[in-house]
Amino acid sequence: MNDFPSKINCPKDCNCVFKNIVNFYKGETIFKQGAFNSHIGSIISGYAKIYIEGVNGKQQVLYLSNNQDLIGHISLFYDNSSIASVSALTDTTVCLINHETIKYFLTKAPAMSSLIISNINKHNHIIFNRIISLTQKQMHGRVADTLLYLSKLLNDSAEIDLPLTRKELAELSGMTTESFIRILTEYKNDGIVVLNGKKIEIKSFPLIAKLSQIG
Amino acid sequence: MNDFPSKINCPKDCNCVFKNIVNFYKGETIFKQGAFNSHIGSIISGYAKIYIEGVNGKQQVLYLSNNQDLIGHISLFYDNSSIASVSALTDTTVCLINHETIKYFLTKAPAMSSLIISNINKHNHIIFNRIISLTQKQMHGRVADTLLYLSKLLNDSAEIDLPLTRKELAELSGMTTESFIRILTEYKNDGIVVLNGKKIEIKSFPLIAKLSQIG
DNA sequence: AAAAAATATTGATATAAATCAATATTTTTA
DNA sequence: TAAAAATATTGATTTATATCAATATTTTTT
Repeated sequence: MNDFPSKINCPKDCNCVFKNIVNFYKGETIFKQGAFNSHIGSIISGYAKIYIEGVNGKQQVLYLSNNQDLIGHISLFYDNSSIASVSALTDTTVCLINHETIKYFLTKAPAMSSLIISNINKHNHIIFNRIISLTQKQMHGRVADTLLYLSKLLNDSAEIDLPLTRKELAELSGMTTESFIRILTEYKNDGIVVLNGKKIEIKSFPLIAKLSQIG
Repeated sequence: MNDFPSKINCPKDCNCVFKNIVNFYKGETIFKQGAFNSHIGSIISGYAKIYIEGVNGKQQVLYLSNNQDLIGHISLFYDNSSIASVSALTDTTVCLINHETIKYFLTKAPAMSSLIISNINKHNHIIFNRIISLTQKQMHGRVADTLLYLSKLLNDSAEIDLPLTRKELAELSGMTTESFIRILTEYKNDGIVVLNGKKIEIKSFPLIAKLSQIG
């Protein structure tokens, strides 16, 4: 009982009693919006997308998560059903901890509350930027923002190589698949990006940044 | 030192050492996006709007807060500058508590962390609904959603009597002032609402709900 | 109470983006 | 490896919404 993890992100070799490591296959739903949920998760490996389901099932992707990020924490202490859905973009390993355990940890290690709160607020920061992009920018700016966001997620890599379909990229950008493709093709023709299947390589960060700024 | 508030929301007559009651006049900025911020607040009386500032200062109102709601907590433990702006819609009294005090409280009263987390998540729930409305619905649905949201904020009152300008209502709904007025006038002509200056009275909740649902 | 400023309203026009449709390409299944 | 299914791409058309412009009303200031 004295080997509780001091952080939420248990290392793979941690053998604490409460840890519950689960593997999800690509495409699997980890948390389902509206469904009962008694756990939060921390991503050990892989990528997940966090999205909300709206008018007749249409998805709005909010953000993506990878290593060490918390998932499913958005409904913690507020609602025992998930307020967003989370699914695995790649095969993903997650450490699940139930709400009761979290509560217990909070009494033992108050520092954990700042870990959770800062994680939620990190995501809120991302979401707020996305709201500005989605509500105040036109398609060219939104596509630029999506590319910048994905690049940043991958440690500012110029090469974006994620298993996201054009439909998902469009959902991230808040537009139809056709519109997203049109803009991306335009950027390709202008030499701003190089496309190769799902791989998108940013050739000019200054131009993409300018397009994001213009809106 | 033993009369710390057990909750963040100190009653008006509480005289704990850390409490810092501040009055804001209508229109005043309580927290400014991007500015250094070392406090969170709890609304004792009045109304505040929480908004993000985007492309050339254009505001996107996220939600409104009133009694007992936390404000400024969105950047807690993540960033020492505010990630959203908060301003007073009416004369508003706020109890301010600095981050260091919050940290101290968290060690003394771990229950406070669930208070903060649940408050953040309550707001996230509202924000997610707003994102769906803003990104997936057309103007008629968005105006309906704004009316439903405001009604709910006022304990499901049919009479919405808030000092919000048409511009602010439009910002809440993610459209231009002109568009918002056009739709609202349409709803007035159809007998769905009765308008009287800033006062909006909902005459048919079923119709408004239907309009929200259709999108 | 008059003047000035801010806010609200209505109309005409332009345009960004969705929709519909057809075809091409890639991925999965048999 | 062929067939089927899913995904991606391009084009033509429609429509929702912003923009521009003028006027009306309300609120604030003098």
